[in-house]
Amino acid sequence: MLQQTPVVRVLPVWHEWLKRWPTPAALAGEPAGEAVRAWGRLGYPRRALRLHAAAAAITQDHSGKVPDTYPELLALPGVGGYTAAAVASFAYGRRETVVDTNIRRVHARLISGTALPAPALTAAEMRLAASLLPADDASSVRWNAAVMELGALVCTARAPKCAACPVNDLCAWRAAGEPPPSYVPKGQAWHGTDRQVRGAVVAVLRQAETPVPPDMFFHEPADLGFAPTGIGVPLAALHRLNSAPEQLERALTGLLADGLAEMHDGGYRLPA
DNA sequence: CAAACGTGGAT
DNA sequence: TATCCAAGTTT
Repeated sequence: MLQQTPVVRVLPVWHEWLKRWPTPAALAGEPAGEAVRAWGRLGYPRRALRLHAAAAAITQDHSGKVPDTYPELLALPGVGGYTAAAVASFAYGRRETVVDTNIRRVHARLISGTALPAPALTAAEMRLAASLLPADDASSVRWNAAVMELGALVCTARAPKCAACPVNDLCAWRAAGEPPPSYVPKGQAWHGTDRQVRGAVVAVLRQAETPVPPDMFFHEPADLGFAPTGIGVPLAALHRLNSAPEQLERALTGLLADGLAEMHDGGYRLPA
């Protein structure tokens, strides 16, 4: 849930999930579509699908217990290098090199003297992080948490609180006079994109109690006699985007291909 | 390896 | 109002 998503937005959903599904087996025992529904508006709903798949793998291959080693974690759906290291470190106290966006930024400034880390995680960054990690298990866990928190709370992306930084006298970026970034991060376009349409379609499927016929995506909800309540709300939002039919088509086929939707009785629904 | 993949609070 | 960007992963 925390992948690319602020922790304050995750917390309420996370609590609901743990109340409803206290164990991996409990989650795996329900359809994947329920996971997507309970995901709500956290974004990147494929993560819900993968979390459900990970729960199934943990149930089947690990006796229902989340594995405690990096390679086993890495093998789970939706778990990449960062998440595998974070779980092994923070949940199990293992010595693993955790590198998230916060840690990358701290290292870029404090050690490398640049305003921003590289656009994508590099091997050099991993080597640097590994070289900084304390040797014993307990210290390594504390180090991972400390550097991550420093980045999240003090050495922030937008307006770093250098005056409040406990290591500002060691900062290479500060010593260099806080040089500006060497590149401009390219922001992701949103309005009018396939992603926006896809998100609106998933919002419809999340609300729907029965399979949604293609017509409902391709025609005005008002023309189909839908009141502006229930599924009419996300449906109206989708149509307000005024997307081209082929764009809608791409979204629907993409969702089918990704397993976020399936066809049933001639309509689209979340995987049941 | 670049590109795709959501969402909403903050600035 | 527009842009930024957040505990990344997969193809």
